[in-house]
Amino acid sequence: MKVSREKAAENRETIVKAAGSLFREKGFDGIGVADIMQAADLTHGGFYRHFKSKDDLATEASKAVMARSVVAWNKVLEDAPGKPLAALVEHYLSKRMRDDAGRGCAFASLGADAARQGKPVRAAFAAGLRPLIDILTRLVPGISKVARRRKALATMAQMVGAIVLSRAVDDAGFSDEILAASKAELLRN
Amino acid sequence: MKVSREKAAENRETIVKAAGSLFREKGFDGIGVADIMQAADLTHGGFYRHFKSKDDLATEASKAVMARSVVAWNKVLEDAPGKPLAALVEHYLSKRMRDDAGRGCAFASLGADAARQGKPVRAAFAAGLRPLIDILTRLVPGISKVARRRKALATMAQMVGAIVLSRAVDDAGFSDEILAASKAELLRN
DNA sequence: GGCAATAGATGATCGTCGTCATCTAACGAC
DNA sequence: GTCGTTAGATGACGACGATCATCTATTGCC
Repeated sequence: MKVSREKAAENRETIVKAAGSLFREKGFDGIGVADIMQAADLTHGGFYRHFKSKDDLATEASKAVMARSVVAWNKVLEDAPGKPLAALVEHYLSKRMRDDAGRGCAFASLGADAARQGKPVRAAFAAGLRPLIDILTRLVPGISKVARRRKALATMAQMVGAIVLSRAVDDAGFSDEILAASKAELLRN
Repeated sequence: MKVSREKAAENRETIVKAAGSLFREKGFDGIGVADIMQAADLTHGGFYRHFKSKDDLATEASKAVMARSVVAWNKVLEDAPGKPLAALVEHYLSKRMRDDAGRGCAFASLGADAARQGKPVRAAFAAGLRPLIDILTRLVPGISKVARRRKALATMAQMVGAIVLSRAVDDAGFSDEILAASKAELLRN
């Protein structure tokens, strides 16, 4: 059954959103088109009216997730005007983030997956990373812009790695320790 | 055709080794049992004489890869007695490592995948991470053992994250910059 | 030398995958 | 109000996934 133009656009957005969550939870290869469509309350056949392939959706969903990350980061900064970097680190390395990959950072949950994808997805990841680095560059201490950007990149890497490691291990105490260690080191200066 | 006991053990090892490379290259979900067996010059049917499931192989292969990481790290340290931490960081964050996931660190290529696997795989990752952290704890500067361990965990996180990010982006210059930034920050103290 | 044990090959099963041709009915322009 | 357009549903396709029953031939023990 056909639906209105608006409803169709809304449906498309629902698909992208469901895909964003499911991809982050299960990986690009861990979830199929049919399940994504079902999560969006649609049938799998209609998928190809919206996207020309699963790869296409992966690209689209990655872009959307990372755009929402920028918004989320800015919101964290707004809500904590005191110590912005500390607030961001606390937010990123929280147990909530670690335990809910479906809502967390795409780089932590899909970074390794992205490396195995085609150029469009990796281009989306590069484009999505830049604004986050820009935000960090503004927050991080350092004398020159160059030094701050370097520190921003290293900070981002450390946060992503900490989440990856904390999720990979089955020992809850160890996992907590990994998060706490990176948090402490990042806030030490 | 049956083969000798030794040959069988050797075959098993070949399977584990092939799986170690292929899993790191393509992810746990990105490669099938048949292809792994083919890479080991065997047919897919014989697989279940050696492993009770693909998950079982994933666990086994993860353990093997991480055990070999410890050996590789110790070799790097032996070969560069001058500045051990610098040598290790240079080795880990080299372009060779970034570009050859099949031979690189399991945490960078499979860390996110491991998070989606069952307990056995995640237990293997936890057990495999500990000795690497122990090595770093010895190398890293710091007053107390506690402070050094914290720094070791943060260092490992940063290295893993840097490789993940550098692989996720399609822009070669950006990728190089990520590696260089983490290298510089890690060696600054 | 004979025989039970077993490593590996063959081939099938059954589920799931991405993709698409076809159908339908509501939409929206005239 | 009519009709061409099109969003979504239905159902099928062929490929590929993990797993396993069965067959085979060699091995290693007596």
